[in-house]
Amino acid sequence: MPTDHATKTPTIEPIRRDTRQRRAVRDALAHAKAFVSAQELHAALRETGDRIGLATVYRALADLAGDAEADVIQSDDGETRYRACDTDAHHHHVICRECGLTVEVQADTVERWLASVAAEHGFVEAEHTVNIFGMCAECARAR
Amino acid sequence: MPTDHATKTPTIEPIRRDTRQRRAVRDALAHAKAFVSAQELHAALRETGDRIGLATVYRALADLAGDAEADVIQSDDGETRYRACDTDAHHHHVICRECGLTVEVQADTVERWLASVAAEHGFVEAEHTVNIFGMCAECARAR
DNA sequence: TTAGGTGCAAAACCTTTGCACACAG
DNA sequence: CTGTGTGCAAAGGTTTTGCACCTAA
Repeated sequence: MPTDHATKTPTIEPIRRDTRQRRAVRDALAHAKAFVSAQELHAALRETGDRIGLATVYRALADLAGDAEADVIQSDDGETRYRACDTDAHHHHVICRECGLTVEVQADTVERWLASVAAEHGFVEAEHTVNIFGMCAECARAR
Repeated sequence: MPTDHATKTPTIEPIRRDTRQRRAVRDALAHAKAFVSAQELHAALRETGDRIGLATVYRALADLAGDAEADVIQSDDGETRYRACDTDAHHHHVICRECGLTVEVQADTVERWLASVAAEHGFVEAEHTVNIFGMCAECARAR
């Protein structure tokens, strides 16, 4: 039995309205193959002619993350970046430092190791973050 | 001069002066058992009567991190937190969500998995970050 | 002597919030 | 209708920077 993260859904799902802005953010995120920041997403939407406020983008992304519809990562330069989850299952990321290309990966072996390490040290309710950064094949070739 | 990242130690170690402030930051960090932010460290130093500027703390911590003398982590609330490395060897962390207690851990098995996953997807020059968050035995007991 | 370090305040950034108004349900 | 969502600008928080002065080497 793997560690339960949000095992029992609080049943009380927040009611979200289906607005044009919300759809735009969701779509833009779905089409991004890399982790993007709120500012970047906002700029991208504006370029396509979408009229949407920056605060709205922040709020929409925060909600998506809260609803587990998007993964979140803190970049080194202090930005919060989001990405639409490819899968609902627990997973990790391999991210290209150059272009941002991100691949989702999983491995029970590692999951078990992570859990056992936490237990060995007496830690309970353990969660974890695993991220692999490198240069993708294409960017490496372009060098 | 090859501009490679930090692959081969650049021999050209920056010359750092041994100042009172630098020592204070280094010491304070060494005595902290958890990851601390620049602001926290600054506040702590001031409380002990140390006269030191916030900007100086930021600069000192950035240098320590650059010299691989401190580990860095981005907290969820967007703060950059530092911790003196217990070991020079590559390692990961098990962090208590309550008190911040941090334990360094290593495991070749996982290292190999991380490397192979990156390779499988065609990524080169792969690095990674692994962090386990949980509640340490003591904090769990205190519940 | 002289280059790196320090302090302070200003500036730069990212993100959140208050509030009036718009609009989905 | 009602209450969530939106926009804008202001505010909040962290980190960086410009610049004159200090000081280790």
